[in-house]
Amino acid sequence: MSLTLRDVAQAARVSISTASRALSGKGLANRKTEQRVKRIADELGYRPNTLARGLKTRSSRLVGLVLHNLMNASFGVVAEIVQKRLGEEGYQVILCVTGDDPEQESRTLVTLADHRIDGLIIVPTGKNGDQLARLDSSGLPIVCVVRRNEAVELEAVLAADPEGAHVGTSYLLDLGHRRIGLIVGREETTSGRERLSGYLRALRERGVGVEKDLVYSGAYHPETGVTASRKFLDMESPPTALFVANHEASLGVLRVLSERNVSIPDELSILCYEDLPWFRWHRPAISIIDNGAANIANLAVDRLMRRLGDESENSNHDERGEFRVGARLIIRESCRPISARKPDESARKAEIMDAG
Amino acid sequence: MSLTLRDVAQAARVSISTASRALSGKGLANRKTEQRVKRIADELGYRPNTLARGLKTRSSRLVGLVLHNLMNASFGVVAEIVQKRLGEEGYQVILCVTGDDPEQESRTLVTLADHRIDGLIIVPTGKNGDQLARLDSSGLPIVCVVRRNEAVELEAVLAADPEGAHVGTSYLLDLGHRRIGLIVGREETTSGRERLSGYLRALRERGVGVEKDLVYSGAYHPETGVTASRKFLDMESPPTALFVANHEASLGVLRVLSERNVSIPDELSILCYEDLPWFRWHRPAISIIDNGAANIANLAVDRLMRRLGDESENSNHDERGEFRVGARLIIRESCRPISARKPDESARKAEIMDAG
DNA sequence: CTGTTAGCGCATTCAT
DNA sequence: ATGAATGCGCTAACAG
Repeated sequence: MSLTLRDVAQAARVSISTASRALSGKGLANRKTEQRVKRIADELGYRPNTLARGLKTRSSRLVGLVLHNLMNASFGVVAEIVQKRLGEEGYQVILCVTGDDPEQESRTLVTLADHRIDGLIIVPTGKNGDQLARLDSSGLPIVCVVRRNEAVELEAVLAADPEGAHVGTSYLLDLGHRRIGLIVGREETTSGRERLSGYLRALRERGVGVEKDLVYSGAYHPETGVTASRKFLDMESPPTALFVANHEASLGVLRVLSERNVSIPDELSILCYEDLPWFRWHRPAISIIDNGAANIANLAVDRLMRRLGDESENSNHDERGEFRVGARLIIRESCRPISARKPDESARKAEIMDAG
Repeated sequence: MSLTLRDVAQAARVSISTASRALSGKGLANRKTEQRVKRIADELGYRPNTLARGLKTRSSRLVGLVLHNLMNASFGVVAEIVQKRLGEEGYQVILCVTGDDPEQESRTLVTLADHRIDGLIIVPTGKNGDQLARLDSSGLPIVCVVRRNEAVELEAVLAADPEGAHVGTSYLLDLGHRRIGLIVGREETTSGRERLSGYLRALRERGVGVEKDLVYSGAYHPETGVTASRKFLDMESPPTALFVANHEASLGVLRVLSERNVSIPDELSILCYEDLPWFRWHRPAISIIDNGAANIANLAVDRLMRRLGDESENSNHDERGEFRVGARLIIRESCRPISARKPDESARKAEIMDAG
């Protein structure tokens, strides 16, 4: 059994509450007493019981982080950053993976609430709006990242997806492509819809007609990429460029292209969404729209901490902001002008264009 | 404020303790009472306070999972599996990333202990043995995965690293390679040393002399791969095959090979360790030694749950087993017989470009 | 500045 | 089978 405040108090010959005050470090006790109690507590190796403290103070120092998966590099980045930064503030992160499944998300939210989390950062599936609303109105600080739950007005830190998709599509159009296949996320998700809208807007701006068959919307899963790219490749007149704006699908797409020996970018230009370490070392290196996952994570933590800190329940935090983190195009080697026969030397150098 | 057991009891017109017993579901209350209390609790949306319960029962239903990072696919796999399986058993997982830093590991262990975790699954850095020992003797069930802390006798679920490295090296030897560069983890880690020993044993078995210069041991980080592969490539007579038995280093190695336009497997055979989805779609597809991360995770959870379940403190779990999960060679396209290799090394060297 | 007292919400022992 | 009482370890309001 680990020792308790009582043990420390006895050893220091003070009452249990004096010990508590001394250790709180807020100068509620005599200078000398405080020092002595602290020293003794240290010598004894005393550690306060978080459960007991939480029961009393109604705060667990636990923050929930709910993500779809860890394979998606953006989520991995978010997880590491959130954990690191909140850790520095004395919070522990409970990481939960939902697989983008609303039911799993629902169960997760219940358990997190059971554990009396002090805050929540979540990539919402889009469902369970009522549940999130209830948590929100119970006073739990919530920050949505990457996606938003449209049923509730929650603080959200999102990528600039409409712009990102627009910049990406425009880039491909600039290269002369007119038949651009788009693989995008489920339409029920905000990021899915926004990326689609960016694509459509870019096309419209250039007066390029939209072909329904060139848009494939599916789950955030590699399988989606497999199905979609096969469908595109099997078309009478296949697209000359593929915009894979569904990150999880990228793997499936690259797999199919590899299997069918489609040469990139000679036969097909590929533009992906959200960076992955190995995209840079892939041959050819994959050009991408970077959604700024690290920035999203950092901003989300900022917003959450702003609300974690203060005790005043009625504080003016009802300005539930929606923040956008700029996306940018990172040009590598997987796209080429439609007319060009040979690789353009300049295309080999990575260029970066801001899309903010 | 969420409602408490007291509210449920009042609504059901029973005492608070009867309500507690009814909800425990262990038949400690009258059948009808139990049903009624349960129904009312459900209608009211009652959820027990985990903190209060934990304070009383000395169990938090929290399990700590301590990993180096999330980029390493093996760790990602472990994290998802552990979280999923323990979640099904009613445990929440607190995931902590240490970056393989002993100090961070130490702080992490303290906070986890503060939160009164019920169990711990950890990839130890190798240090902090005394701290782990203290947690262990305090009764906390601990399972080490992937690596072992040699200072303490803890239950461990490891990869069959000696065999894995042996199989991999033998494979390269079978292909005719004699100068095989090895990039491996820090020598202070068990997995690092074991892989090295497997490599050495294979060489010895074939009567191939060991060249110190062909072994590079470094931190689990891409940078290690960069440094090591540059060193190898710059040698008078470079190795004909590279065994990258330090997973994090793989990325760095492939980056350098890509930058220097070293053709795989024509100029250099590459064998990596621990799978990555992308290895399969890389051109050429990377052959690997699969360490069976999923099996490790599942077995670790099995072992942990065996100890989580039972209340008897003095149970016979002192048989701290060490388990090995079989490794296997997955042959893809990145290795080839040495005879088939183009011996045109000098022309290649003229093109070397430093990428800083 | 310090000690005494009273809960936080729950599980559990002791009566009934 | 149920109710009353106790305490897990801690913080905070109340006295002194």
